[in-house]
Amino acid sequence: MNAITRITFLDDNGEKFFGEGPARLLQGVEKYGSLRAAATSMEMAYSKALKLLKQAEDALGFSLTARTTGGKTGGGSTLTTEGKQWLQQYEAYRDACIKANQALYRQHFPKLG
Amino acid sequence: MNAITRITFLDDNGEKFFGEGPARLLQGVEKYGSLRAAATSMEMAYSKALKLLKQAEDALGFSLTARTTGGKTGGGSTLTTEGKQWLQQYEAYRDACIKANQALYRQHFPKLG
DNA sequence: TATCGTTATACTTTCAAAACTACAACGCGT
DNA sequence: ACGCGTTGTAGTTTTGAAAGTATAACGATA
Repeated sequence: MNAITRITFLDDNGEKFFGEGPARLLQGVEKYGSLRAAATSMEMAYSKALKLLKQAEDALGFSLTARTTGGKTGGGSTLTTEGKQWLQQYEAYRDACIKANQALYRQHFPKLG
Repeated sequence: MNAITRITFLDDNGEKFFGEGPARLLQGVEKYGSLRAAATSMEMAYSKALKLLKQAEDALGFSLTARTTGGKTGGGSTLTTEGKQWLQQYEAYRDACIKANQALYRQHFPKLG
């Protein structure tokens, strides 16, 4: 038995707009240079991926990705500078929470793992 | 904007078996002395409530509730001693995590709320 | 023994999120 | 001008979790 922590960001209306799914998506964009490839790699529908991204960008008020169409490669997507910063901030905060909560777990459930 | 923390307990097969839903259910049983009333009060189908409870009890290896049928009141459900203890442990751990993560939030996102 | 409201079981229905599909627009290179 | 593979949009279909339904068993009480 063990316990896991999930971090979710809410906008001012209490709507979820960022969490592990969008974060993985951004990591994929960084890796593949393509939103479609990022979505496919995590078995997410492209239409959902785009929706998530738009919601997140809408809530944050700035662009996480720069998406272009056309060109010899057909186009692609990259993280903006702000997108990279946001992703790093999220990962750092998430990791800090997970680490803190694991320590608390050992305190509250000493006899278990 | 703000961030929330959700704590979920997993069994040895990685299956979720306890979180905020089951916890509220136990609180309801404590309050109403009835699983059905507890489920209804949180707009959860009784069939789901019973399923959640069984899964949790199965994963933990002990009974959280004592459920009886018959009698003048038709029966009812109460928390076992172990059930009360588990609920208290869960709540204490959850609250500690939330508090710690809020502190971390202020550190990682100082310019926001 | 009849009543009551619960627990318990098994099944059907509902619903919303997610996947899927189809197609237009884009723009660089050939 | 045409092909390519992407982004973007709009719609349909799938799917699985949750709700809902029906019914049996229970047992103290009147």
